[in-house]
Amino acid sequence: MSSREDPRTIRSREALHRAFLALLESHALEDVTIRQICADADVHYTTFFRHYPSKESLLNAIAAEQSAQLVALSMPVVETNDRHQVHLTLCNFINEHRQLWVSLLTGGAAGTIKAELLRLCMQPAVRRVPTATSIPVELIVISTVSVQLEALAWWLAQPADRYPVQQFAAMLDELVYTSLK
Amino acid sequence: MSSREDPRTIRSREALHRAFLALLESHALEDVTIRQICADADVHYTTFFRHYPSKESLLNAIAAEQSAQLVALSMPVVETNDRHQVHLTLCNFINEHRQLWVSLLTGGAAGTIKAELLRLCMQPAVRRVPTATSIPVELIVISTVSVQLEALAWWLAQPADRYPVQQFAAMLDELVYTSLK
DNA sequence: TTATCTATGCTATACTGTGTAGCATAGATT
DNA sequence: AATCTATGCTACACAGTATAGCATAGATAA
Repeated sequence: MSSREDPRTIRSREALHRAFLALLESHALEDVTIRQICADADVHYTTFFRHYPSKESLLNAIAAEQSAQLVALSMPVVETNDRHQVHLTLCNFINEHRQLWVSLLTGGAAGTIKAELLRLCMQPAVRRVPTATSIPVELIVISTVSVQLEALAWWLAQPADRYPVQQFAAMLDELVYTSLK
Repeated sequence: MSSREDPRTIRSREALHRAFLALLESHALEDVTIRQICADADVHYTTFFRHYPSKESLLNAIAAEQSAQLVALSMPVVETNDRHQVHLTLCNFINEHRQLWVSLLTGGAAGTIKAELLRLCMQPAVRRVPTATSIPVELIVISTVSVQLEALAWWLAQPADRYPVQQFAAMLDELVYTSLK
């Protein structure tokens, strides 16, 4: 027996991922058809359903993958309690995968990303956030993640060299000041 | 000649609005079909297209209508510079049309509502917001509106009597503290 | 009331996208 | 070389969108 996946499977999935993300750069999620993804990926239409039951399922796979990477990178920095470093780490990661995150945050996948990040952040946050305010932790997490994602989406919509990473990270510091106290 | 609209036209549109909002209370936007809206509204399928070219167009009409009402109600209060009163006004209005706004904010119409509110708030905000920070006004408006809508959506998802209007408005005060300074 | 206008109802039709079934084949594993 | 399996291919069923043409019921104005 072998635990490695069949190279053909890997090839098909990667082709679908690439084609889907490329399409999301210029089309809204609901306008991207499975047929088009398959055509661009040079993978047969019926093969798509052998990997994913729907378009959303493919999107969720991509979003979960990227969210997990982002959270894994941020959590150790969060432990240092240095919010500026957290935002710097965050923004650098996003900036280094700019095209991908433009697709994820402005191409119609924003809702999926937000849901996944909320899921990943909720448990650690409940442990960490002190109950200094009367606001439920859940609401604080939702607000914080939402502002960060909205701001990131705005940033990515600006010309690439308009606001350097350092400068935008500082804006994030100010925007989420209250929430994280 | 008569400037009033044909009663049959009004009747059809109102029936479509009602049916659509009712469906959004229990179904995601993409799962609500034009056929179903028409069936529930007791309006013929083809008649739908005589009023709206698409489902999104109907949603936009409803969202624009409600957003305009909300902004018209809030703006005078904003002029008083009393943020707590603004949030109180906001929350009371939403609470009085609870079912409708549950549909609009949690039923898949949230994106449309946000876009419409941003459009309505951007110009007045550019006039009002002092440039005390290095953050572009546009980003401040986006962040503020987003947090408010996210928080409202969260509030509406809680049991109706869990957080009274007063209490939740106070949470909003705290959540947007920095943004509005 | 009568005549006119028009919004709606109804049927038929074209088109597009989703999703499945069955079989042949090319590529991977052993 | 023999076996396994992921993919390609064809065909088909189904659902939702959208338009065209005609008949009719309801609204407006004389």
